[in-house]
Amino acid sequence: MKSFFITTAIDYANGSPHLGHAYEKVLTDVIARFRRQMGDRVHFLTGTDEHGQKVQQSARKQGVEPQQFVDNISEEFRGLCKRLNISNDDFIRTTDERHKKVVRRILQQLFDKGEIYKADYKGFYSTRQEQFLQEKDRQPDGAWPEIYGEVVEITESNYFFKLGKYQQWLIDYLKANEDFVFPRYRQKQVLEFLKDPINDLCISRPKERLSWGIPLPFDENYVTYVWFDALINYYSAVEGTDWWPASFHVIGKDILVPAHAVYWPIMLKAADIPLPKALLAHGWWSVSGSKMSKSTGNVIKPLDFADQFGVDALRYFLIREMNVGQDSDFSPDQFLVRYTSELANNLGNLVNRTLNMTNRFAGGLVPEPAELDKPEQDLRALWDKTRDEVLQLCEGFQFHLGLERTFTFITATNAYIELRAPWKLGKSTEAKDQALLRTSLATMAEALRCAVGLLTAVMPETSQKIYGVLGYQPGSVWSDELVWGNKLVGKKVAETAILFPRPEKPATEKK
RNA sequence: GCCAGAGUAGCUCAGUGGUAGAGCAGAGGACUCAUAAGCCUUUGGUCGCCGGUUCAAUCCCGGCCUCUGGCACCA
Repeated sequence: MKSFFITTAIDYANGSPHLGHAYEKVLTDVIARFRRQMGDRVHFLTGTDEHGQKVQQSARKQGVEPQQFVDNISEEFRGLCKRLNISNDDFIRTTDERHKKVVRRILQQLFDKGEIYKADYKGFYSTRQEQFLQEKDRQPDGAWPEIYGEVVEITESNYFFKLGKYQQWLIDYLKANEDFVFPRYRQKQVLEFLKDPINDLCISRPKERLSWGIPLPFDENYVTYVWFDALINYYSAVEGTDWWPASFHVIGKDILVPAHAVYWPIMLKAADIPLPKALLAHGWWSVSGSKMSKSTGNVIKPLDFADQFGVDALRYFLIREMNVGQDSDFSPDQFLVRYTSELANNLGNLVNRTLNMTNRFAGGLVPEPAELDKPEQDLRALWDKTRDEVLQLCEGFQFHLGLERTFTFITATNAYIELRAPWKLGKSTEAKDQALLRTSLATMAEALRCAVGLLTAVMPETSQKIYGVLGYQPGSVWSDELVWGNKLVGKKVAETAILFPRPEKPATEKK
């Protein structure tokens, strides 16, 4: 059995979850569910990144201890996962003892090997913002912006990790492993970045400046800063198991270069730990055409949509709309279009009319089909083709196309029903028509049951509901569910089911 | 500036060296099992601009314009 270990980036515990967080979780979840369905042994990790200056500052602002502060935020992110039906097997927090232990051990190991050294860093420091400033932070006239307050040039000793030493090795590695980063053009960007010499990485902060972090094992006057803390979560969570190396780190495109594609491989290489097999960098969501940002206030709260339309409608939209790797736009109007025309009208209505006809013309029991005629054979052939294509597309993370094909099949099922018009057959007493009626009812139910199998990873709750109203309990082997058969014959279906109710008012009018 | 991607129907996008396609929206129709849903038909495009190669280019080449993204830390 193939092992598949997949991770999301861990979220920084300094603010509430927004659409981007939700997307990354859902995308990774769909991949994880798909792999499980394909028979892989899957481990799915997510979590929160809880140290650092911003957390320390936010906690102080609220007048609480950092630990209490991150406890709250971390809880919020775990709530998001639960609400979105994320099937993660583990949730790591960088404040977990299991994590801190591994971070300190790796740091010590690299220090002993001479991969970490101490040096002076000289730069302009803002006491108000408690950070070093870059030349790019200056205004055109050379002055420092107001927000930084007093800026002084200071010298500070810190520890550095020898990144530069491994630059050529990484370039060679990426050239030899063209599929390290998905999509491919992103890997080119990494190589592009590596054309210029890279500096060694400052990995510490003096404790008096930043206390909320993991102390360096070889110098307790410092804590480790950002990357050695955050990135190692992927490894620390599974150390001692057989899950490492990870199959995929799913991340946002913003943290690909340099963090995940440069720092992380080099850190692992230096520590003699195998590299993850691949990185998957996804795009960003804009909102109604403009960049989502806290300052403009157009942050989408994903759970509002989940609350109003159901979790699966949100999951469906995120996966249907985004071509993995590229950017997409989220607008309430577009959401409503997909919700109404695809989920409610196309799928939801198919479910409901199938139940209604089965009740009206067959006493609520799915009948046995007679011999399959051309329309039935055509639909079944389309099913085989659809299934094969969709599986292929999902293997390549083309979930949006997979859903499109699946819905093409659903539309074809609706068209099949029109062709047979069971409501007309139901009025006839001739044996031939009655046989055709039974066949058409059985066919539409079976088509629906098959289609649901391809929707499960994206809409787990809806899939369960549809199976439920068909009186059906799927078996444990997913691929069997994708085979056209007579699995529903004799099943007692529900009276009615409104899976995706039409919204009363447009979402845009909702306050 | 450099690198990458993109400019095709009102909108979102697919596409091939040989008279342009889908979904949604719009229009018309037949039907009635159904969430005023579904089905059928249909309006609609100088395929960014200018040259070139070719019997023939939206698709190949050159140039230009525009947009988006990346270029050291917001998923």
